[in-house]
Amino acid sequence: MKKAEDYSLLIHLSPLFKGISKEESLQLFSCLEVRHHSYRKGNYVFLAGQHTTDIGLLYSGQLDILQDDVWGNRRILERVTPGEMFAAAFSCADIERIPISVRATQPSEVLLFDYRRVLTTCSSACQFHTQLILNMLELLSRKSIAMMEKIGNITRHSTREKVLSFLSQQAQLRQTQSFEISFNRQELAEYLAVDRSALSTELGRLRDEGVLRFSKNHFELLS
Amino acid sequence: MKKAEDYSLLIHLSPLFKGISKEESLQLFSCLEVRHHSYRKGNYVFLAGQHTTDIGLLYSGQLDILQDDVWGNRRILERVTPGEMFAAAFSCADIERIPISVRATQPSEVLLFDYRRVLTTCSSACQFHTQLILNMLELLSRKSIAMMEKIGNITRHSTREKVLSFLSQQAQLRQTQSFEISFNRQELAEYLAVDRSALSTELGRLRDEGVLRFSKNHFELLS
DNA sequence: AATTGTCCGTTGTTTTTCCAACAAAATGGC
DNA sequence: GCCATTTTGTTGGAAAAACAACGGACAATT
Repeated sequence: MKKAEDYSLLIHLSPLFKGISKEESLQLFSCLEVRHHSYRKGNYVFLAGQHTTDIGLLYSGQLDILQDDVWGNRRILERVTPGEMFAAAFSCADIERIPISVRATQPSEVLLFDYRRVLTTCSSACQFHTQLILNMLELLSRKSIAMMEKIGNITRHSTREKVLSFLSQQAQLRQTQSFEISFNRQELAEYLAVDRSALSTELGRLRDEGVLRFSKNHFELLS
Repeated sequence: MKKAEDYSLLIHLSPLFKGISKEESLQLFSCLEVRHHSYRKGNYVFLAGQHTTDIGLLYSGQLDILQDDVWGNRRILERVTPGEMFAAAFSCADIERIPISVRATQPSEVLLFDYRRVLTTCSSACQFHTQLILNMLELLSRKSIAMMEKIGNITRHSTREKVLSFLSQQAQLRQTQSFEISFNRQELAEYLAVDRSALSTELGRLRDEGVLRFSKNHFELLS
């Protein structure tokens, strides 16, 4: 088990600790009773069906949020990178059994703490508690908005509409018509819930029509 | 402008005030500086592009959360019914311009209050502030989870998979194989992003195969 | 009883997507 | 450089969905 002092990197990295100084966070760590866990590649942080009141914070490595349907198909809902919070929504919603699993895709170090410790102001009345709650609300809200935008992208009938919706959203997000996306073709196809080859075909068609230019992960929208 | 006393119905109705007594909520209302607004059918509570730090609470009537894309197509993201909170994610995420509009589909009465007043514990140090924050977190989280499940339903390739995914999710939610859904066919088709007639056809096919029974909004899954 | 409007199912045609297989291009060691 | 692997583009046939149009059932209204 590491000491709180060792997590100074995380404190700078994670938006969860925005506005909280290194000194304050030391107190915060003990106040929240943060626990440290290590996972090997393939091991599970949480299993679907279990109960938890914990919020997770990834220190190093990589995690996948997995959703299993009734027929046993598995889907990657989200990929967690260091500094990111995860599983907060399930704990805060106070549900009995979580509908997702969290698995380490790389050797990972994870911090866990009870969400009730976040919400109950501690006896020492640390001021940064309020800041932490504010940060948590902000992160949860941002995830919510991102999902909303994803729904906006995939709730379309044709591949063409989906890909154009996604690309114009990216352009608006980055305030430029020329940008890189973080997906490769296969991942983009999965994100938009279309066939990869159909996506390639449609991209080629849009290029031929002069709607856009692209090479690899770089895209450029032409008015 | 109504007085706080008049909102006792809302206080019972809305999960936002869970665990807060009528007496406490009177104090809370003034503490939050709650404002009351009325909207005619078709009028807007919020317009896409504007900035706000307000959280809304629908007292009576009905609101639609609308999303416009670059081509001017409009889509209903969500339908708000009395007692429900809305627009919280946008305020909490502290974004400059909200990506959605909120429109009254019926004559509606709405309460608005600044989210910063929720998060900053007031000078009178009312205890129910903590409860309110907890409730808000819970509601936001539940919406997040609902969206996650919607994404699970529509990120499928075939109409059959979409409708089965949706129905088995409903069954699991209500803990019974026999239940009513809140959508009519057209709305369900929009929710699943498929053609209405294709949906009807697929439902008929599933009925013929003995997978399920249905009439109007009542569905029954057969093992 | 007639009318209007809404919701739902059905059918046939057109269009699009999926699928499988392959080729070209890029990538990453060694 | 060279080979193995991954990623991307392309194509043709099979399958599925969208689309449009119609008719029946039902409820509310006159």
